[in-house]
Amino acid sequence: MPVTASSAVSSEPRDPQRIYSIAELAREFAITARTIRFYEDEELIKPRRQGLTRLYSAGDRTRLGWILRGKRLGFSLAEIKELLDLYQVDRTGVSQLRELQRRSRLHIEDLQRRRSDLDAHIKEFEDVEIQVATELKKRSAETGND
Amino acid sequence: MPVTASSAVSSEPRDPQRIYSIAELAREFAITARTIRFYEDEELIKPRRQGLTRLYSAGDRTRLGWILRGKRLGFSLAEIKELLDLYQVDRTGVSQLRELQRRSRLHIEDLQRRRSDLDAHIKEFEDVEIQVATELKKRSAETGND
DNA sequence: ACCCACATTGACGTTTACGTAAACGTTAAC
DNA sequence: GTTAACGTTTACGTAAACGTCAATGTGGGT
Repeated sequence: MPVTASSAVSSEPRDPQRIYSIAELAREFAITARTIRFYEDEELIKPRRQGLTRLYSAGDRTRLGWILRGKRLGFSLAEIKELLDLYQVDRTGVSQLRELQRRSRLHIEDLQRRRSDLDAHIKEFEDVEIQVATELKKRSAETGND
Repeated sequence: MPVTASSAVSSEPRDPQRIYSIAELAREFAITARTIRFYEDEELIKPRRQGLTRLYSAGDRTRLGWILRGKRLGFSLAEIKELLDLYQVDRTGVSQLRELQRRSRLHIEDLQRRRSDLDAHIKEFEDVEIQVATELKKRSAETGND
């Protein structure tokens, strides 16, 4: 996982009417068109079509950003699809609302566990930084005194 | 990714002399022996041997926990190996210390980016929770008034 | 002596997430 | 009119991370 990144929901004067070509989105998110088409095969995005050519809306773009953020967090495409579908769910029935609430809670718990893992990881590397810095100071002091 | 988990560095009266069988570690971390052997093939752990049988030390166990936490954070085994090697590096030379410091910083930055992603994700799902809760209250009020 | 649980090393199979190439159709530039 | 830049589908290839046999060995209980 290269660290190229690109904050998922970023920049640009957010024109909700704009449409994007596949190459445009690919450039912006630093992925290939193949990847975007693959996500469509997997039913993660469904752009409009003009003949065969795909046309992406601002919503599609946001959705794609969300997908990629999910990936950066280590979720599989199958999991991301599930989560995206959570949003799309028919919110009319009470039982469906309750289900959405339940799933949402479960997912938040999962995310919080990840956060603990992440914090622990960060802490460890910050310790390394401190120890190395200390050690380097000692060395430079010694060298200075020689 | 099932949410079974098991906090990587957990429980148990931490006897540093204890040795573990492969099946024991597999049970504790809820993975298969195959997985542990695979990690050895990939040079992520190097247990002692008694004849052919692998014997895992407390250190090996901790290391394994660390590996799995890395996986939960979405790192590839190759990346995890790199990070583990960071710890193992010969810390004698000043240039090596500087390199360790540099890599450490880069990695921390990566981790912090992940944290931003994670926080954004959590926030969104918390919003969903709130909206659903609000909607449910409205419904129950309406139903109550009918 | 036999079974059972556990260990080992190959080696091939599988899933995920794309890469890559072939073969083709528009539209615009030169 | 052909080259270039963009789009399409179909299809085979691949790297990562194991799963799943098969064949074999080993120590313990009955």
